[in-house]
Amino acid sequence: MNNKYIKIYDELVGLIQEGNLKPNTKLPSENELRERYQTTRETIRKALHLLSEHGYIQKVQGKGSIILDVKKFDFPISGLVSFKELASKMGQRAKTTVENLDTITPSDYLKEQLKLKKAQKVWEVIRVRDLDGEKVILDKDYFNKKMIPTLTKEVCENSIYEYIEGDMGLAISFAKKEITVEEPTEEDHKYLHIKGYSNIVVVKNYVYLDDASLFQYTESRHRPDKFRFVDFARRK
Amino acid sequence: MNNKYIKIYDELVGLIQEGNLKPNTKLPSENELRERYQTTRETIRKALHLLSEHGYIQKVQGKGSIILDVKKFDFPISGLVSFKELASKMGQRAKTTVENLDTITPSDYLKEQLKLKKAQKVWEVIRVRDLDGEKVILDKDYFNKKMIPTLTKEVCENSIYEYIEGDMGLAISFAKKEITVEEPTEEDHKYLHIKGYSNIVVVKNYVYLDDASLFQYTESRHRPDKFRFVDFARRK
DNA sequence: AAGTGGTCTAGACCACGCA
DNA sequence: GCGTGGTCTAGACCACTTG
Repeated sequence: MNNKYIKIYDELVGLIQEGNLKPNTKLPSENELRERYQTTRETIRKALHLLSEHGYIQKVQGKGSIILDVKKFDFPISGLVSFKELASKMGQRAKTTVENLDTITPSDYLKEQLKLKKAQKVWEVIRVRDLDGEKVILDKDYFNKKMIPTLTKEVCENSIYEYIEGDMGLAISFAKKEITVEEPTEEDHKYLHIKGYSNIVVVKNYVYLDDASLFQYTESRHRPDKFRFVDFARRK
Repeated sequence: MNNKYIKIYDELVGLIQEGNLKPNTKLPSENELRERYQTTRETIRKALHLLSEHGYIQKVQGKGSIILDVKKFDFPISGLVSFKELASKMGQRAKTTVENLDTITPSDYLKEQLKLKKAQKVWEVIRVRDLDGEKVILDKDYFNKKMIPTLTKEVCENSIYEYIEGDMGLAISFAKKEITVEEPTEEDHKYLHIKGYSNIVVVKNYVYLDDASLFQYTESRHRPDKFRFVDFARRK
């Protein structure tokens, strides 16, 4: 990025994460930062606004910007993170298997979820996530074939997001997420090590691109003992 | 509020919610809005930034700001919403019972959660949430007594947040939330209608004030069939 | 009174989408 | 080429905290 405020944000995040700026101390004042980065206060404030939104600092009028204690979460499904990004934080303990990759004629339910009009085909990707040798997450992804013409097993084993954002140049922008708890289906039993659990945590994700077009519906089904969701929220 | 950009934000939200601005159409351009509200573009942009953060619009460079389809969620535990605010959306179907209200000497676990140093007393509030006549949520709240000297049953039956923000003038600012699934404890069985369910959804909340001080730890225990979490997230 | 963050103005230039 | 949103500047005044 060439954006000054992004650079300043990145640099400050780095300083916080490496402990050069410590939690419960204060950031340099906006005027000091303005001086240091040779820019204007509004630009500094854009960077600080990002820090605040992401939970790194709390701004207090008249006092300054307090650095928060962000213990980096070990398993955040929060926000928009792909399993690949997650897995890299977990080292060699995570693995992905592609169980199915096909174009299908969508059911009525899927048509509604993906807001499809006509008889458009969709990609169905079924993947199982392996944690410490146990199959604990079942991911079912559906894409409009119009938007993603080709998809290979290799891409699905790696990261679909990487393919879409990197290779195809599309920009994933926001998502609506819903978490509920359901009873395991036959499919869950087929693909997962359910053990004795009588519930499955279902995370439904509606993913949108930059231009506000819906392009993916995902159902992520987690064995309850391996499910954890962490979130940071500001009061509106 | 006297802030121009908040007023503009509120007005635009109103227009969207009342359907005067329709989903999948575009907002007037920033220049048009600047003209209409007799202000500068940066101020308009602050208002639009808020709309974007809250999921009302999607900005697309070169095109405009697309209004998103915000079907108002029927049961959002998302963000920071108190049960009282929720209940008002659900009409007469929701009820709260205060099962216990006391000051206690915190356990080691609680001391760690609330980051207490010495032998400070804490409030313990245990409440049961009733939905359609079934006891489905168990809320356990803990406050530092230093920060909240007095607390009454009436306040707890109504809304603790309202009391704290309205009557005491403290400002709740942000929270860290964690969702996991556990086995029901004896306490869950005691207070809730668990039926045959063998899991409980546990939402742990760490709530902070304006000045970045932690002042509340809450454990909200939901019967799985009545649990639903909806979230809107932007990619970072 | 001095220093902090919060808001607002008036203007500039750039990047992108579209006809 | 025009209109859109994205970034940045230079400066002003206000609200709040602290000594």
